[in-house]
Amino acid sequence: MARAGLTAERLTRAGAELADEVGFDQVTVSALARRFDVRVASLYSHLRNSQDLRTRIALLALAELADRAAEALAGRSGKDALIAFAHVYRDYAREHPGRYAAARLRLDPETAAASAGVRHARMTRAILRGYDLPEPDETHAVRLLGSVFHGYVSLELAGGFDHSAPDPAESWSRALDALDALLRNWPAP
Amino acid sequence: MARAGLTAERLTRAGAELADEVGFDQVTVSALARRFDVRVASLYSHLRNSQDLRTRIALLALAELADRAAEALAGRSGKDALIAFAHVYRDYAREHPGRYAAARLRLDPETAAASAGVRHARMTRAILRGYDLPEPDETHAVRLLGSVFHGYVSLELAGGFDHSAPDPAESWSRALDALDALLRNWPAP
DNA sequence: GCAGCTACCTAACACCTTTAGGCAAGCCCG
DNA sequence: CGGGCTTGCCTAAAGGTGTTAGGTAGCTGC
Repeated sequence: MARAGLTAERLTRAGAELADEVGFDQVTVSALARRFDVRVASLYSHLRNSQDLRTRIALLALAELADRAAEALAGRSGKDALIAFAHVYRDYAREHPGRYAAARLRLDPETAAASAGVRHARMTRAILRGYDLPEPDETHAVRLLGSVFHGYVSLELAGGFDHSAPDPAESWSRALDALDALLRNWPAP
Repeated sequence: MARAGLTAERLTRAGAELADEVGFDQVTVSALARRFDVRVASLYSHLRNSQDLRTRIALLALAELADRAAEALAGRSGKDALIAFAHVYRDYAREHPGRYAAARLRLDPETAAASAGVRHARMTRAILRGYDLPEPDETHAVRLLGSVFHGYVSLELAGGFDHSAPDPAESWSRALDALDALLRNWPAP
């Protein structure tokens, strides 16, 4: 009986691939076991339970996304940074819809605090520093940016823009122009 | 053996309540049967399957939300209309998180076309008419508004703003001010 | 008051999750 | 090089959900 060489890491990566192929909520311990040609119970030496699997995939996705974003931000500022950052989100979600859905999983506070989510927050603030907003407006703007990014990507992925012209890529680009203009002329309370 | 008086409507309404209590993805045919103190199989005379149940809840939520929005829009225009519309979304999502999640369910094209989703789209366009954008900018703006509304509400509901000041209600209000300012000074391509 | 419809039932099967306990593969040491 | 130990993967079993097939009893209408 040859050993399959399972580890939590390999399972997590395979789970992420599975998520991209069939959707995050179709990721199941059983499907993962099938993929490794192994009995279901065998995975429970490496994963506490199926929620644990989902959390690991979420953390993987958050980290990948933060890595890409950090790379895109390097050497950029102002509108350049804003647009590069935004494209990372949209491109990642389109390339890896399952992982992107995983990244939206609600994590318990300690897990979230230890996740790459905090890097995302820091990067968003870094971009806004180029626009020179006073606190607490910067926080309001952080939330607005996060909303637009997540909202747009999630509506597009859900097929919300499917049967209407124009190309979603164009609306995306115009939305980013608009956000840039808005941040440069941020209205007083 | 007394009859329970099941109908698709009653099941859908109870399913919506269940969704608000335990989360939309915990809505299960079994849980619904327990709630009516009836065997699971009995529901299959009224619902095709569990996907059918979820779809019905989604359609109910979309209709309720559209009704509320229509009421809020009556007699308003411009920034007033924008703000009233936005508050309907956020309030509904906070009152009925399960229903709101249901409203985000991906529907097949025919179902979507027959749903209250088209009323939402028409109302969004009606609000924008107050800002006098040329096509295709109006479409870009429709998508941006939808993204902000859905994105903000969904981040807030997911707990994204939980452990940071200031009050999410204030950021929401400032985001709407910002959107209004943006629409009044919509940047040329 | 009976016939028929149909609302709800039992039974059965398939699939997913999770735990308990067993066997043997492969490493570690003498 | 061989025996012991760890542990990776197994079988077995129990509980939950989804779904279908076919039966029985309550309500409706004549």
